[in-house]
Amino acid sequence: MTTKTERTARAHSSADIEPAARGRKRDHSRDADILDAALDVLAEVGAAGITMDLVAERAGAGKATIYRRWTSKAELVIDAVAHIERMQVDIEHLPDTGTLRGDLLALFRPEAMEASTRRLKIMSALASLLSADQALAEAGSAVIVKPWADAHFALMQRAVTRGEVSARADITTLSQVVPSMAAYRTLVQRKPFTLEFLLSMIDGVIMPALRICGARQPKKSDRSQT
Amino acid sequence: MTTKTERTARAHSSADIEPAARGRKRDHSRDADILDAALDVLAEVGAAGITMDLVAERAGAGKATIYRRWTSKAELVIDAVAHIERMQVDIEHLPDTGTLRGDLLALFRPEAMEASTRRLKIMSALASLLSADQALAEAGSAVIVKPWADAHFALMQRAVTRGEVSARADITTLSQVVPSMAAYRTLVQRKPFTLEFLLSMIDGVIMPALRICGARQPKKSDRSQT
Amino acid sequence: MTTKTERTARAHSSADIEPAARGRKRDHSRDADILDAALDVLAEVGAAGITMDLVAERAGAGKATIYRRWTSKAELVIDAVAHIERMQVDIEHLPDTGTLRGDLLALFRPEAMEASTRRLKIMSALASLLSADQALAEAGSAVIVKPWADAHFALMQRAVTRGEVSARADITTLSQVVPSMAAYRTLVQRKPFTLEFLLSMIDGVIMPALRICGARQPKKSDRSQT
Amino acid sequence: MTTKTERTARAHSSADIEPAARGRKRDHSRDADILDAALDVLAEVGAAGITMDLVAERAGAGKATIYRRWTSKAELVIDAVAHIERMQVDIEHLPDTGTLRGDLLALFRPEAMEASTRRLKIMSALASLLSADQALAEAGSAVIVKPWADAHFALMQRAVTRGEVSARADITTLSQVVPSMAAYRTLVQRKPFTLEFLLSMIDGVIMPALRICGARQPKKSDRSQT
DNA sequence: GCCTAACCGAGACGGTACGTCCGGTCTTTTT
DNA sequence: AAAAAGACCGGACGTACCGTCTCGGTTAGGC
Repeated sequence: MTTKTERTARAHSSADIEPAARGRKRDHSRDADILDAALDVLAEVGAAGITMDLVAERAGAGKATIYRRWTSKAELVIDAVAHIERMQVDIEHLPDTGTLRGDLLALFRPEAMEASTRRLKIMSALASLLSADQALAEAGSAVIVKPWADAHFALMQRAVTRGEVSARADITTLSQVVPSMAAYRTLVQRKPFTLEFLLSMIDGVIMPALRICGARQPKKSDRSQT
Repeated sequence: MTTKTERTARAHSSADIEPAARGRKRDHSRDADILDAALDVLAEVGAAGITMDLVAERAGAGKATIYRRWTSKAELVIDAVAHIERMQVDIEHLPDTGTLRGDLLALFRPEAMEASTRRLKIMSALASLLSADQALAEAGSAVIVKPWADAHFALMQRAVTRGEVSARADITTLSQVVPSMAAYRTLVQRKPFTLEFLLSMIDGVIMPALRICGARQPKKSDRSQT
Repeated sequence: MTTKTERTARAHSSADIEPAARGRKRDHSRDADILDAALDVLAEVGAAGITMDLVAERAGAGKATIYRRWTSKAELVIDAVAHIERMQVDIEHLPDTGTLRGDLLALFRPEAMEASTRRLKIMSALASLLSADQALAEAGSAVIVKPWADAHFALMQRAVTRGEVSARADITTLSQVVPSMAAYRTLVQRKPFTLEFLLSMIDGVIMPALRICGARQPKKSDRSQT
Repeated sequence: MTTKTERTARAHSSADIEPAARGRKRDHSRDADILDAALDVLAEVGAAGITMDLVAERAGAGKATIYRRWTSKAELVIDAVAHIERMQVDIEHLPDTGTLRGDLLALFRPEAMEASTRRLKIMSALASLLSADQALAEAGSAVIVKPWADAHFALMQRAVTRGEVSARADITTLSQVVPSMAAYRTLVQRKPFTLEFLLSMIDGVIMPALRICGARQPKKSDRSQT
């Protein structure tokens, strides 16, 4: 997800020469201000209550300035969520605990993932806006799920390389299971994403499917939440 | 999800006696007309475009008539979607092909599930409304996912009973994987739910996790039934 | 100036039969509330400051309700002004002092005409809105000038009848002089309409033009204001 | 009405010395371009539609350049109208036909006054802007009415001098009648200022009020000069 | 068979957010 | 330093839609 002008620029062939760009430059430092304001508002009034006027007021911006950069409220909110999502999975510095199970659990950072009201409210706002059109839906869910699925894939790939997992395992599909289920739980069901849920997914689905026998057997306590 | 009066009635203690219901009786044959109209409108204008006025006009009903039966647009849409969902999984007559894999595939009915624009539009409308409040989110996703997850659980239970699957498998968790992933794919990502997707889930995730070695890679013959 | 539906109704031939008017009836008692609110707002914030939101809030009405009755802010304001103008000249009960000069002066009611801030603000608002389109301009100025010019014409006609004024006088033109000049002074120049101004018009223009020799000669004091 | 700097300069005491004006000199040839552009736009989109952006674009100027010369849209429009009005009455070269009636008619130049759409649109724009504040209203109507009233006064004075008109006539008031009525007709009523209107004013009001018995009823020959 | 309460379709109502437009200011690059 | 271009803030515009209420009319019971 990107701003309007970035997308326009990309539509030009690389040989295009920008026509000297007269007039006052768009102040791209306002982008971050506006996105931050959007997240603040989202966290305060929730998905249903967010308003362009509120965002504009909070950002100290005019509505026209916002609409110059994003074509609709939906685009703005998706970009805003992408803005915080970016910080969550760092594909460059994946954990390395020696076992896949340890790696997958290490990816889970309770301080970021656990149900803070702010986070839940922000995420659930997405679902209500993604249905606006097909393109938004794809952009939005890519932003949410893709980086995490990539991380899972990388960890599984490494496990295959070191022989922990059979090369015949369908890690392409398996790497999407936890991120998708987590997104569904958070966006649609609006339940918190907890360690218990993660453990039941890893030990009940992922590890068995990869035929890694080190997986603990699920205990009652792990399943106490439906 | 039920109509307003049913829910209201249930809230009363069982000793409550309805006060003899004077006046004209509510015509419950209009319920179905209104739900059908809602689905039509959803399919035509999409989730973002649906309007109570449009539904009322399409149903040839007044808005008051609709609000007498459902308290909000969200409730109406959830009920409308439940209205078609109900036809999809028949918990009373589950397939019995002899193998779990066969059973799970038999549950998939291409004519109902495969990507029709109408179906996609209808489903994606849900996501946009569920975020309105917590109660709706639970009600809505229960309607979508629960019956299907129950069916999966029943089939897996049977496979355990007949010894096809280890009793140690976490079928509670596993029975939710396909329904949830399918819902996420349809509601949020707005991609069609296809046989390919189902096969990659069953053969890449479910069957391996259940340690059933009979899982095959998808072949042409699997798709001949489409 | 009339409401939207009245005008529409009038466009029908008299043989038209209204199609039974289904649905809730428009509550025409709200018309007066809204017009009063408009006048209040006009008097408080002035012509430049009037806002549909302010009027709606003051009237306790929704904006849609206002726009259902008047197509634009201009129409509303003109109607509002007409609403008070109507009270100013009562064509049925014209004064009868015995002389035309006395009658013309008697038409002037200081308590209504003299420059109250409220009145000036309200009147000057008209000018700023009349330029919106030709039809409004005619409607607006008709509302302001017509009733007054009609009264002048009737008084002059009576003076002709009783022989006070020559039948050859162009009373059609003369009857428009004072109302038009007064409107110009009030609307465009935004000066108060005073007794001094009226006297200089009657004694410097109207009475001489009618060749009535009873007119006082203008004195310096009458002309002290330019 | 004058430009900002002229007005500013005049506010200084006459001993003020301009501070040597460093840098590029303001190009005053742009003034006329901008005023012409304003008139063009007025004529094309009407009073309600005029926009500073439109004027700037039409003039090939930046908005800042305009605001450097006029403090507001109202001032610009008034100046623009004055720009054409200036050409209409030349107080230095008043007509001299030998009779007051002839002089007054000679002041009327059909090619400038008669109803062109352009002229009407331009004039009516004034009314919408004059109500902005008291100072503008005076400035605006002075520009429109003053020069014309002065010319009438001069012609009437001459008629008094040559004995055509009684010295007792209130020529101060009478000299304002036609200009004011014409302005009202053009600005507020938006009707064309025609020869017929002028003749009815002169022969129905002015000449009778001046007790000049030579006033004729309009004949064909009066219009042959059109 | 008549009364009356609750239903029905239609649509006006109060309120709120939308996305657009414009006035007047400020910034960037060019002349 | 002034010019053209155009982004910026603030705020009003007129539209659309939600959920409620009112209208005239219809459809059941209960009398």
